[in-house]
Amino acid sequence: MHPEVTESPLLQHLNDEQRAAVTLPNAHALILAGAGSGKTRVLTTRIAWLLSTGQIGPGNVMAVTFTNKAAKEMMTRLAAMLPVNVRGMWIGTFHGLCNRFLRAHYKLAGLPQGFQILDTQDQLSAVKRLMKQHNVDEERFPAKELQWFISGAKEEGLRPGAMEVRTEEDRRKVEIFQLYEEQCQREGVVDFAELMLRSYELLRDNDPIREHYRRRFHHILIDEFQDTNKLQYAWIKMFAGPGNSVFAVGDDDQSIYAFRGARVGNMADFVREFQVGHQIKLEQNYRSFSNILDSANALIAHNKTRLGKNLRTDQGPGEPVRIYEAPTDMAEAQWLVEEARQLAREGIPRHEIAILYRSNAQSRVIETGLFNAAVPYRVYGGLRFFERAEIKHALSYLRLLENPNDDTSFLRVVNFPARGIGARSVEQLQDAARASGSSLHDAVQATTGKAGANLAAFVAKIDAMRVETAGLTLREIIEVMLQRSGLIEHYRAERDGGDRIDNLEELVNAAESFVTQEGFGRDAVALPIDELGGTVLRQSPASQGLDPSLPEINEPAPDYVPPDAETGETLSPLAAFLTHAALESGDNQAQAGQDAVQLMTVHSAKGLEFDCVFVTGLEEGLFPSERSLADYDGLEEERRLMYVAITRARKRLYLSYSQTRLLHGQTRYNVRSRFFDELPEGALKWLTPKNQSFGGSAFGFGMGYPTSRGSSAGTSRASETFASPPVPAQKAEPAHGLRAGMKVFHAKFGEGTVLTLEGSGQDARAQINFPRHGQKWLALAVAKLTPVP
DNA sequence: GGACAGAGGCAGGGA
DNA sequence: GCCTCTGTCC
Repeated sequence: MHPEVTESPLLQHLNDEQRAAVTLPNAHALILAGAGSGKTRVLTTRIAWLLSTGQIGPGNVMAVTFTNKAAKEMMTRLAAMLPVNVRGMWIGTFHGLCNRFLRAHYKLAGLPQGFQILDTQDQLSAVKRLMKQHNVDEERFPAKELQWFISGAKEEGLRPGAMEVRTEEDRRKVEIFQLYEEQCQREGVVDFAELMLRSYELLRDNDPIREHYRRRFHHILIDEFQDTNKLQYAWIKMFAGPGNSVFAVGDDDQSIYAFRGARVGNMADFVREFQVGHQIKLEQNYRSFSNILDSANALIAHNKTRLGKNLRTDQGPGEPVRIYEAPTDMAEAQWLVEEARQLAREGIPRHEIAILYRSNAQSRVIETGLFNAAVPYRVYGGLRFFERAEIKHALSYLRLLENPNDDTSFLRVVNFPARGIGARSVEQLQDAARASGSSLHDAVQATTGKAGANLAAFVAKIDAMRVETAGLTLREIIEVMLQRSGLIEHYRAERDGGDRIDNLEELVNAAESFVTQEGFGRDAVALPIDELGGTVLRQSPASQGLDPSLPEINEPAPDYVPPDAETGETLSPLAAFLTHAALESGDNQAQAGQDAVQLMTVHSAKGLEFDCVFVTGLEEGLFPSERSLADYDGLEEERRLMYVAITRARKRLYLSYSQTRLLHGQTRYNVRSRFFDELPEGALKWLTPKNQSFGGSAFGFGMGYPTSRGSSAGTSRASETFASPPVPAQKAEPAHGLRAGMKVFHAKFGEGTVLTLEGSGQDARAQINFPRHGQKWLALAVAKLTPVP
């Protein structure tokens, strides 16, 4: 390697591991990047280094992420390092890049140029509609399950014809899958999985196209490789021709999406199938103090299936990891609200305080606590902007302007706002459409009577709107649609319609910024970058060894679509905006700007970091979750999830759990999570006394906690004054006198340990672990159990 | 067509 | 306990 290369300013602030990864030779590589080890930095610097050393041009790189956020961050950082037109580069999400690819080759892919994308909601309603039409028993085949079946199959790369059919049930499911595909094709729509699968198939089956892209992308970089599914991995392989290199970055310890098809095994497969010669571990952590890091390391070491990695830091031990046991979930919430307020008083910005939980249902009690204490907070998750009902309605009208044959959209708004078209009329229309093989829109003319008149009026309204909006700007189109559709009027009449109207107006803004910021309609202009050793962005296809007959797609704006090679036809701004709305579901609700405590699930915290982190509800059955305990992989995934949670914290980490919790309307008695026993005692500080192993309060229920309100007169924080919860412990001793963690004797099963208690009175039952007979649920009114001292 | 009541179900979530 | 879906009644 040339000395001037290693002295590049790009490499100055990298450690040895990072520098080694960034400057790897042109060959396949796997980078095992631990949490907080500068993964994004390595990815972006790698691209910048390849460009600045003149090895390749911006058109020769493809970088793939899972989220829009990650893609944007990569582009922003890269733009800060080099004067390069990042928008023209192939940096994006799997689905975003597939969309771009299919728009460029829509004819070969068998799609209309303006194909629209079904989001999860649209897909579910499409499946439901199909099921109704074909009289599928919803009891036997729940629509959600079929949706899951279809997406799952596609993510395995399977079409209906390739599915294994063993039972009558299988046969029926595959049949519906087939019908669903035909329906999508007829309506010119694709779901998320279809974007991937169709791109993959085109690359697989069309040699010239595949070779074109293989010659084009010398370097393929993949972020979060541990989260790729089977189809995504196969898709990557299509691009990886001889002479190309795949640079996969991932962390097997942070694989938490197996439940939705991610195959962490892709990492090992990649190493084997690509004969990866370069594996680099990034183990230097720049985020957390060592007490936090040691806890994470100790925990994850309990997993058996790992590639092996140990994070280290140069920072000192920092503060101990604080652990708090609460008598109830309410008390837990009270405690952490108080603690968070204290942190804020000490000058920690509220947005640097995160409260994490395993499942969304847990947020309610915490929200109540924060609300009552008037602490500003922000909850992540929930409905995104483009998923809101009023926005979906508006988008449906817009889709109908673009494509009258979009039956999903037609059905969504045919009677919204209400215009006298009931279910009966719609059914008749659907029958007519099926009989004539036409879309609902086209079938309307065949209808008669009063219902027919109403339907005709609706169609006429849509068609008139299409005429009226022809030639208007995107903004004007949306404004006309909002008025003519009656949506605004409808929500104005509704009592709580104010927010919805605000959102509809926000839609106009979203469209406006889409047009201006995304630069739609303007060809992205390539910047010659002479500073980069004479690298020129735009090279003629022939000079790059590319097939000149194929569309030139070197520098598209993110949503720029190349015009049809023959007709010059291109996507309308409206169609482009609708695609954007489907691929980028937008922010979820939040009072942005307000400095607020952050509430989210552990899953959504992945990739984020905070000064102070609370991980709450650390109880057996909740975290690790009950459903994960059935299989070994499940528990390991829960442990990885816990690992992700711990490694979010920079300075201060709190872990809390509660002896009882209201879940599904029932009080559950919980044992503290087994994960506590996997943490290094030396890094911990128990704010409440540590009980005997496997949970159960050594002090008994409601004891051991001073019932006097921890006097807030003193300046000492609640947690530092030994165990003084802000509310009195609830007297919740159940009548049967059992507690989780207690040892009991059963006449048949012998001695066992109480794991979980549920219900009360006659319904009370306990889950008990008998060493000889395994775990059993026993009805306490029936089972004769005697406590063992 | 809209309001209301009762039943059933309930992880994690990006595109 | 809460939300969603469905069915019923006016």
